[in-house]
Amino acid sequence: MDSFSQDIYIKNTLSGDKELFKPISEGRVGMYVCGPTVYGEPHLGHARSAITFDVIYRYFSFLGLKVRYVRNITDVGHLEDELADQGEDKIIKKARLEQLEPMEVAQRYTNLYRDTMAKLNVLPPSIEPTASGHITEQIEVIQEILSNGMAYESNGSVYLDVNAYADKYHYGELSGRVLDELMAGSRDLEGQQEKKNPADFALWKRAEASHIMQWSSPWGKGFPGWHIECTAMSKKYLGLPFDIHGGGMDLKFPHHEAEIAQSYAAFGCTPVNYWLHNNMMTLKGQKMAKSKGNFITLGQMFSGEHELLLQAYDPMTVRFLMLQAHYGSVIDFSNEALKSAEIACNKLQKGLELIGGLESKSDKIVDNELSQQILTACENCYVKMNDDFNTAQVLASLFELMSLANKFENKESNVTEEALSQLKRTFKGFFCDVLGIQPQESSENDYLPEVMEIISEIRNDARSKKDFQMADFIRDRLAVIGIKIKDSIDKTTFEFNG
RNA sequence: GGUCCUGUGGCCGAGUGGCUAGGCAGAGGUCUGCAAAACCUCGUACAGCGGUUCGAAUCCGCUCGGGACCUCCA
Repeated sequence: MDSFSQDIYIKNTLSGDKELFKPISEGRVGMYVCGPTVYGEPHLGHARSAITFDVIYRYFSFLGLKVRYVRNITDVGHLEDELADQGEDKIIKKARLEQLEPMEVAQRYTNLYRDTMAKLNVLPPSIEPTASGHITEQIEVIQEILSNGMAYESNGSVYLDVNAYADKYHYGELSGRVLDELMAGSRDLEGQQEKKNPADFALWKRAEASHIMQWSSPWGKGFPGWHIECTAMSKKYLGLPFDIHGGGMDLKFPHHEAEIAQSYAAFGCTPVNYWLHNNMMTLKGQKMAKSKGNFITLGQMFSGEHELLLQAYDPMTVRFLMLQAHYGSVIDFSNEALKSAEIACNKLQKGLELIGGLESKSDKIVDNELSQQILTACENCYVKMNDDFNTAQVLASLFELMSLANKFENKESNVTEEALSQLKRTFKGFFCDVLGIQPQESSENDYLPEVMEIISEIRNDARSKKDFQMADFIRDRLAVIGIKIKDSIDKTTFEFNG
C-alpha cells in the first residue's frame, strides 16, 4: 500500500453534498447495491450500475479496507402495474411467454446476468442474496412495522401507512418529495380501495390463486412488496445502519425512499449513512429502459447484432466508455464514443506493457524533474479517486503516466528507484485492479492459420519459380518445429505436432 | 404541473473562482527503403443576457434548450 491520503469524499445523494467518508467500523465497509430483477437480458443500464459499484468495491479493497459487498437478485417478479393493483407479475409473465417455471426464468436470467458481468470483469459481490430466499426475514420486518403502528393490514395485504409514518419521521427526505403533492398527484388512480391513502405502499401483497409465486404469511398467501427485500437483506448481512447504499438514479423514488421509511418504521434507524446513485445510459437522449424498449442488451453489444451498432464491441470497451465519464453523469450511447473508447483503451493496454517492461538505467544520470512528474501523476490517481471516485480523471492521470513513461524510455537519463517502482505499481494497480480493465491476452494463436496461409503462398510461389532451395528451406524449418507440410495437387495443408 | 439535474472546442467528456483535464478525430514534425506504429508539437471552448468579484466555465438571477423522477425501471 502506498502512503497517499486515504480521505475519500463521496457525494451523498441524501444531503446532496460531498462528504468525508467515515466507515462505521474502522477499516471495514458495508455496501449494499440494488441488483437486477431477473426477467430479461442484462442491458447497458445494468452494466452502468454494476461497473460503477464494482470500481468502488475494488478501490476500497485496493486501499486495504475490508469490504462486505451485498448485491441482491430480485427473483420475485412483483406487479407491472402495482398501483392499479391489477398488473401481471413480471417473472410469471415471462415464464408464461417462454413456457417455463417462474423459477426457471429467474435462474436463467440470473445465470446470464452473472456471466455477462464476468465478461465485463465485474467482480462477484461478497453476498448475492435472493428475495425468494429471504421471505421469512421480510415477514419479520413487516411485523415490526405493524407492531410499531406504521402499517396496516387490508384484505390480506399489508401497507405502510405513510401518514402515520410522516407524523414521526420525514417521508421524502431522499427524493425531495412533498407528501401532499404526492397524494394530490395520485388521487385519480383507480384500484386504491385497499389503501387508506394513495401514497401508501405495499409491504405484502395478497396473492390470487392464479399467482404462481406465493408464500404463506401471517396475512395469508401472498408475496412481498417490492421494497421490503432490500430492507430485510441489508439489515441481515450488514446490520443497521451500514455504510453505503448504491443503485441507479431511477430507484431514488419510490424504491429507496421506501427503504428509508421501512427502516425507520421497523427499527427507528436510518438504513445507511451514504446514498450513492449512478446516472443513466441514454439512447438519443432518452433513458434506456426495458419498459421503453429502447435498450441495447450487453449480448448485442458484444456481438454487434443490433441495428444501431456499427460493429461488435469488446466488453472492455464498454467498461472503458463508462469509466471515461463520472458515474453521476448521463452517458449517451454512440458508436463514435465507443470507437474512441476502444482506441484509447488499446493505447493504455500498450502502456501497461511498456511500463511493465521498463528497467532502471543505472548507468545514466537521474532526471529529477521527470521523476517528480511521475510521482505527482501517481499521487493524482489517488487524489482523483478519493474525490468521489472520479474515474475520468484517473484515466487522464494514467494517460499522463504513459506519456511520462514514453519520455523515460526515449531519454538518455534515469529516474529515481522510487519513481520507477511507484510508476509500475500505480499504473498496474489503477488500470487493472481499481478500474478493472483486463490486460489484453496475446491472441497470437488466433493468427496462426492466416500466417500459415502466407507462408504457404510464399513457398508455392518459390516452387512455381523452381526455387526449390527456398521451398525446401521453408519445409525443413517448419518440420523442425513440428509442422508437417503436405502438398497435394491443388493445395497445401499442414499437420501440427507431426 | 411539482422535485431535481444539465447545456463545455469537429465529436466524447472532466472541471474544487485565478495556474488553459484527458481521449477520439484533424494538422505539422521526428523516425523510417516504403507504409504502419511510436513519440513530439498544435486547437484558448465553456447556450444567451445581466449581476457579484480585482478576477467566473465555475457563484447569483433571468431567458432559451436537453434530460431524469413523480407508474415498473440500473
